Amino acid sequence: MARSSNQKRQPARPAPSTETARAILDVAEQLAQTRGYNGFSYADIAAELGVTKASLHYHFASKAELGRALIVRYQAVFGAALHTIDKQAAKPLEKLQRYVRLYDSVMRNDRMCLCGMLAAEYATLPAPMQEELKLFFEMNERWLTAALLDGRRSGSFSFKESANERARVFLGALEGAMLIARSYGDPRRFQAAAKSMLADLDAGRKFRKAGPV
Amino acid sequence: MARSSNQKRQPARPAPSTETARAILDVAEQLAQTRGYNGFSYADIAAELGVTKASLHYHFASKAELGRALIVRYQAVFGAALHTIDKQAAKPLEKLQRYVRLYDSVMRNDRMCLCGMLAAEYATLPAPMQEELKLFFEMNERWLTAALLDGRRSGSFSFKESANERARVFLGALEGAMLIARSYGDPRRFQAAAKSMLADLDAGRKFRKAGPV
DNA sequence: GTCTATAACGAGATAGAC
DNA sequence: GTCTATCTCGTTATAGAC
Repeated sequence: MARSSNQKRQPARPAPSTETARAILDVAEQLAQTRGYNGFSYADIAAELGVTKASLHYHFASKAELGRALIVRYQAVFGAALHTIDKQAAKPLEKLQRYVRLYDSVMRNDRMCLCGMLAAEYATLPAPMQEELKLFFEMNERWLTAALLDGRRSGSFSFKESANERARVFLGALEGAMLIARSYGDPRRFQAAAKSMLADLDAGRKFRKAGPV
Repeated sequence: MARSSNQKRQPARPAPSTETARAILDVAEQLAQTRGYNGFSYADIAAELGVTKASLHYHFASKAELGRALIVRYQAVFGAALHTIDKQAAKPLEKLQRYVRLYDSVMRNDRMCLCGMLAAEYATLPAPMQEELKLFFEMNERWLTAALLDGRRSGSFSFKESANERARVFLGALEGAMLIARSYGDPRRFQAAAKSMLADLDAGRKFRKAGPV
């Protein structure tokens, strides 16, 4: 949508990112997030888009390539969202709340985090997908670590482990909560878990055990 | 091993649980825990056991049936372990520590919790497996809820949500930590996360912020 | 209870016409 | 860029001999 404004002519080469490629990725992403990488096929995508399997191979020669593109795009979108949070949110608590909301909106679409899903299938994934997957988690860890450090420095968060360890716990807890909530088709399970994880960070929690009495 | 002591004769019927069936389940379980339900086939099991695919079908007519048997047995074994903990451990903290150790031993075998794995594939599972899966989580939730209530009553645990909500957070955090730790082939990631979750329950944490100074 | 053989289907992938 | 047609392989599952 952005990017195709100035050079309408000369598509020249198949190129990485056409309109059709985007549509394919959209469908594949939805399938991967609900059924897993091993749970969908080119036939599923083709049926949804009303094209043939062969034409999908024009855009993504192999399923491994498609899978890799899926993670790369997902990480880019997620990374942009984190950047937006950094620009718009000042307070660490607000940052984490908005971070949680990213996951929550995924859940509300009856999906699982793409990378949480793929993590389960890790052993069966092509090597390039495995590598991209780890990069996604590392990006999340880095961002969370920074937000947690910020919060502890400013006195709003309290935790005993290193910020990096806490970031891992936090990320894992969100992924696990999504995983299980999805089995019950109940996003509120995720929301409640996220709320608890945020509350555990609250540095002021010990001073207002039952509210201002 | 236990159970076959008194009636060596009259196998009579294919019966549910023969020695071979157990061997099949063992292999299938390992595969399901590492590759997922959609990530292994009868051919994999047959190759590992040195038999043919056809003979597997004698014991488990369909893969759905095998999958269901997998969860049923897993839950039975897990449930027995929880019962053992209840008998041997008095203190709530010790109970949870031993609960964590159950998961940790799974991780050390380079596996993921069977049911956490299947939860990711939930949408693609046959209905009977979906039902058994939920029963597994509910058993865990009930047991954790009881242990958490016990710990809060006796003053060793402190948390603000309901015990049931805390149980869900705890279970989800362990599953999520396993999920991600496995992508890094690093059980220590799980151990650190579990340690953090346990520490967050510690009612005495606010009184010894940096140890006895 | 295990085997051989095979059915029936779906997967990922390619060749080549349009 | 999309199509038809086809290939090859792996999948679950069954029939029937031993």
